Formats: sequence, structure tokens, C-alpha cells
Amino acid sequence: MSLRYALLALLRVGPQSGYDLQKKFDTSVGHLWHAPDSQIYPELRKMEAEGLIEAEEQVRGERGTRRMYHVTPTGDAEYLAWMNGPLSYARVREPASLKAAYLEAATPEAARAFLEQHIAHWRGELEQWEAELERIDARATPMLVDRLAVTPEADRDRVVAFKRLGYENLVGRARAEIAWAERGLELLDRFSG
Amino acid sequence: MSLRYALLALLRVGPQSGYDLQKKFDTSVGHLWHAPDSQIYPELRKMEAEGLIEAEEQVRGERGTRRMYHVTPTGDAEYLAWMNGPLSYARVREPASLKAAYLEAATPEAARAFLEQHIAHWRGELEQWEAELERIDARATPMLVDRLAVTPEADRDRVVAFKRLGYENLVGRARAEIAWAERGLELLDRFSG
DNA sequence: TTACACATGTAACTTGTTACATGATTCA
DNA sequence: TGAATCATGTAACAAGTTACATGTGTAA
Repeated sequence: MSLRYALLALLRVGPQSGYDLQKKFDTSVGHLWHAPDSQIYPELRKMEAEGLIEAEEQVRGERGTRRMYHVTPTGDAEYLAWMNGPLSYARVREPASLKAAYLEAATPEAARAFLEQHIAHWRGELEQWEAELERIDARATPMLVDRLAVTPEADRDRVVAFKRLGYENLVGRARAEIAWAERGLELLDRFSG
Repeated sequence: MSLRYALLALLRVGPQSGYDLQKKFDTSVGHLWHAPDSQIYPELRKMEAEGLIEAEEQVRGERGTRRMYHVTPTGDAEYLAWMNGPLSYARVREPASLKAAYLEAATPEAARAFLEQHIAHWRGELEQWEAELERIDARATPMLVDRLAVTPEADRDRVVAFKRLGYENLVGRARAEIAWAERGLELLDRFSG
């Protein structure tokens, strides 16, 4: 759904191969929108078929080829249409809330383990996102460096500020999940104590 | 993924037809795990084929039939295994964060509209969930009444408390999203002002 | 010559979305 | 007799998951 926009965002910085995109994905836009490697190549082919991107085949050695993709005007327009149009929201699907709402069916130990794992999970995410925020402030992530290089100086602060805003949402989400699970643990204490 | 557990949670209260489940879904467990009507019947058939539930066909009038499903011991064991086992977390896919991180590509008006719609969206969800929390506290939701009726009195407070916990997570999420988007609007003000 | 990075995928499956299709029963 | 509710689905598609498959270039 949003995968193509994540890829277009990366490609708008400059031409790249599927391999380049795949390598960069997890350490950049993949923080916000995960996609496995196996999804990227087919999506690029699909985008090419729809005229959003074009490939230039480069010869590597005697038989190998590399497809360097770049964004077409159509792709650029599609990206801007997504950016300027309304976002469609996915319906709520929260397995952790679902489980919590019926937690009386779990053993007290399992209930505790569930909330502790929830905290551990979101602490792990939080650490990564906070580290990324620090790198953004230092303007030190590889993708951001490349992006700022193709951005007029007057716009650079905005680019950095919006990137920060995106990650701040994730950080807020993680903190809310952790605070909630901690309240859940207190609830368990009240019932067992 | 979690749909079958949502359905098992409803069916553990007592036997119900696909139609019953479909009608109740949106106003109960569907708040936590959405599923369209068209997904429920096939999932019930799949669960039946796997032995988690069984149907008793009831004759309606001269030709019509109704399939009343109930949970089998296998289904009960599967439900408890899900409840007592670790939850698997979906990878992060946050279209709003993705869009925010590249919001410099949007026009200032579109950026503002995006954040305002984000607030409106989550306020809508928040209202529903807070209303549901009030009904839970009053022990007034139809499903909760049915569930409490089949719950030993000593366990009823726990049932209500966990149901509350599940919805509190959603409320926390919605509040975090709203607070974030409001900070985003302030950011826009700083850049336009 | 071997290991590692470069490079591009496919296949089978599950889950979820959107729109449609059909008929029975009951009550005003 | 017509509308609302009861009742059960299918079909086509889109998106995501998991595991696998294949080969090249380069530098130690």
C-alpha cells in the first residue's frame, strides 16, 4: 500500500538499483514502513510496468546486469499526489489489546510474562528510534546526508524537522505502549496481592 | 492471524451462528481486531475444518438452515495456548509516520490538512473507545453481560478489569497520536510564521 | 580458491479488501 | 405484499510472509 511511496521517497534522491534500495531500506524508511527483501524487487517491477519508474540496464562483467531505476515524471506526480492527498487509515487490529481484554483466561504467570514481553518489545523499538532521532539531529544518517545534498539550503531545516516528526510519532507510540503495560503489571499485582 | 482468537473469545461465552457473530463483532471484539463480514464465514469454516469448533445445523422453516457453532476441547486448548503463549508482533508499518517524515514534499496547506485529519481520525476512534470504557465500567455492554453471566462471581472483577485494560491501550494510543499531530501543527506554524 | 558483497529474483501460502450474490422468514 | 431482518456465502484482487533459488565480481 505505502511500499511504493517509501521506494519513491528513496529514489527521488537519485537513481538506485533494487539492491541499493534493499540495502538502505531497513536502516532508513524501513523503520517507518517495513518490507522484506522479497517484496522490493517485485514492487519495483510493478512500478516500472505502471510507468512510475524506469530502469537503465547496466552491464556488469560478461553476463551480469544491474537495473538502475529512476523516477519518471508520472512517478513524481504520483508521489506528490500521495503527499498532498488524504491518507487512508487501516482499520484497528491490535493483537496486544485483544489479548489484554481477555487476559483472565491466561494463567497469572503467563499474564505477567505477556506484559513484560510487551515492555521488552517496545523498549527495543524505542531504543532504535531514539538512536535514529539522535542521528537525525546530528544530520548523520547516510540517506539524510544524500537527501540534504540534493536539497536547497533554505529547505534543509524543514527536511530535518519533518524527518524528526515522523520518528517522534513512533517514539510516542512506544512510550505509550510501555506505560500501558506497566499499568497492566500493577493491575496484576492488585489481583494477586 | 488473530481473527480466530477473537471468534473463539466470543464463542466461549456460548454457541452462536455466523450471523450472530457477525452482528456482535463490530460492537465488541471488532473494536480491538477489525474484520469485515466477508472474512468471518470463511474463517469459521476453516476453524471447523481444523476441529476448533463444531456446528450443529438447525432447520429454519422449510428449506433454510442455521449453523450453530460451539468450541470443541481442541479449540479451547488452542485458545488457551494463544493466551498463555508469547504474542508475535507485526513489523512496524506506520503510513502517518512515513508521510510525516517526508512532509517537505507536500504543500503547506496539504501538510496542515494531513495533520488536522490525523487529529480528527484519532479523535473519532478515541470517542468510541471512551464510550466503550464507560459501558464496561457500567457492565452494560451486551457481550460483557453474557460473559459475566457465565463467569463465577469471584472472577467477575478480573474480567471487567482486563477488558478495561485492553481498551485503555487503544485510548492511550489515540491520545498519543493526537498529541503528536498537535505538535506537528505547531511545527508548521513555526515554519510558515 | 574461497569468502563476501553484489545482484535479481520466484513460489507457495496466508491474510485482508471490495464488491457482489442469493434466498428465507417474519411482521406490519 | 413489501420491507426488514435473518442467514450464508463467493469471486477477484491486493498485500504481506516465508522460504527458497541462482549466479557474478572482486579482493584476500
